[in-house]
Amino acid sequence: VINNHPDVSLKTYRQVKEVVDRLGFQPNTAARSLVTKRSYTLALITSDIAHYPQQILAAVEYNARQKGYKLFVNVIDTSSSTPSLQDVKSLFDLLSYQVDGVIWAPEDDVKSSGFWNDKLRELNIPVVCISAGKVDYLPFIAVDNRLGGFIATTHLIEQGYKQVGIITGPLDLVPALERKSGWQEALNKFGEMFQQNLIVQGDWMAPSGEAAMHKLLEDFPQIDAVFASNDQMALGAIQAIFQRGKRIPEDIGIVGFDDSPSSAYFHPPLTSISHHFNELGMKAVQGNRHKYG
Amino acid sequence: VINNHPDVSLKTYRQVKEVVDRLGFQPNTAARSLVTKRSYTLALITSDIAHYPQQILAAVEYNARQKGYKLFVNVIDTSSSTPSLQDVKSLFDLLSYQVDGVIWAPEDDVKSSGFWNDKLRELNIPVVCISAGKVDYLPFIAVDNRLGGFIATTHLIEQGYKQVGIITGPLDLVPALERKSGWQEALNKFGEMFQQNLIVQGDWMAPSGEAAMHKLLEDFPQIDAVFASNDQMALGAIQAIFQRGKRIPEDIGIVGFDDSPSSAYFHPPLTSISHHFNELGMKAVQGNRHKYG
DNA sequence: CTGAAAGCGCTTACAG
DNA sequence: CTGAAAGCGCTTACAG
Repeated sequence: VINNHPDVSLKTYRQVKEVVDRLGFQPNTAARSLVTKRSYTLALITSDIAHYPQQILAAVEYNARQKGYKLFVNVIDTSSSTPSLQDVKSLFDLLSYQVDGVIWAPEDDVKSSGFWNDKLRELNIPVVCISAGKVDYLPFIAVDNRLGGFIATTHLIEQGYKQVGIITGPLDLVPALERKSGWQEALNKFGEMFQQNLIVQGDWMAPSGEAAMHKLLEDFPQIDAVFASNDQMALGAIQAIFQRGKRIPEDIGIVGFDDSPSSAYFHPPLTSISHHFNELGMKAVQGNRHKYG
Repeated sequence: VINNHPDVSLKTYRQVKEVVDRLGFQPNTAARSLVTKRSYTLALITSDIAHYPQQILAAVEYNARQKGYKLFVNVIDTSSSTPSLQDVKSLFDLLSYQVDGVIWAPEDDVKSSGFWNDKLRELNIPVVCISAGKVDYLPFIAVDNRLGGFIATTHLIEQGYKQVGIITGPLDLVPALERKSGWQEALNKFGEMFQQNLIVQGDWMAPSGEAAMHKLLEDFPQIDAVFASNDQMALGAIQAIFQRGKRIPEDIGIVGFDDSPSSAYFHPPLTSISHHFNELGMKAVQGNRHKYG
């Protein structure tokens, strides 16, 4: 075979060829894992891949790969309170692959989380849960929403803003509450003069962010900054600010929160607090018991 | 064991328990696939999970699961023209799991695509490529960007807009070109009176969409609608439209294109053309030879 | 129709 | 240190 890829350096090509040749006798992992009792695979189980933060997925995949693990990705529906038979089958089916560990990454609105937590706990393989808060009886890695809210708010305060409001998520959800706590904590820490009542609740969606911002500006004309608890609501808030003829960041400062990598493309570019996803993925793969339930 | 999950119906609980019990003797897929020569796994290989359209990932996972396959997800770096040894190893390592099929989903800006296409072609397992256009010597499923552009533009024309411009992506990329072709096709089909030169190029990012929209509005004051070739640029364009005191959709109509599920949350809600992701995922899993290279 | 045996491709403990 | 043998947990073809 000749190197017919001019874009590939000869050195790399030779190395690659050597690997391929060496693996020409195609090892069979099934046979290997049959005797070693290890599969060198990890399973990422999540509840909705289309909405689950991509960065977490990417970080888990990256770290698994770095450690030499292959990654299964499997979705199970947790939105209904009754787990489906199909999902249970799907899970056990996956486990029959002798996966070496499970990374359990449910969304927050999980109704049947108790069921799945228990099921996963009964397995005799390592399980790590990536969550927004404390998880009972299961090792978990918590995305630190409180710290995020604290950092976001601190960022605004340090830029000199004096009246920092918040647009929260639905306050029956842990991440929304935690982000709000972080906001409050920052206000307390940096000055007692900050008003603590500049709060409007949203529902994570952009339109609610817009409505919330309008309300904040009406109820508290003195407001000069806002921490939007996620980027979508920040987007809506930006619209509201524009609609009222105010400028960013001269008149109103705004900080968003995580989730989408696209936030960097917002205009005006949105300062957004991001989680330490890579660290999170690394811990999940290592199965480190970061915090206990 | 008692059903201590009040949220789970007794019937479901019993069914689940039966499955668990039946699987109590824990089948071992490694042993099975050793003799059957099948692993009942599929591998999704992509170039950057954090930027790769989530819906495609979700659709592939969903359809794989429906067909009883487990899904490996593996990222390889294709952005550099020289494939890394690590990536080649990673790929062959994965194949040693005897995967039953590979779904090869590179991003458009792949520099070493030729290398990887060839490598994958040499394998004696089914490979399907999900791509933006034609792929040589490999079965592929093409996202129909041209049709998308056609539909988007038609949508605007049918709403009565008379001067439909376009903000394109980088025109050296196939998807950008195809979307533009679709736009042109629609203009031709629906009326010769449409101006064909209302074109400004962007770079997929929001700021370029904003700049492009400003330029369109300056160069062609008669413009009353625009097809933004992706949602990020549409976002930027919306900003520009607002900044000039124009209203959407009264003064200017706008349609975006695909990619993010978040586009529905834009404000004003962005009409956005989406791909038929589920169909795409299904075809990829079926290994259907939708089109040939 | 039932059940014991052979064998998939590896790893590992053990004999030489 | 080297090499043949045993065995991982299944499926399948074959003997009874």
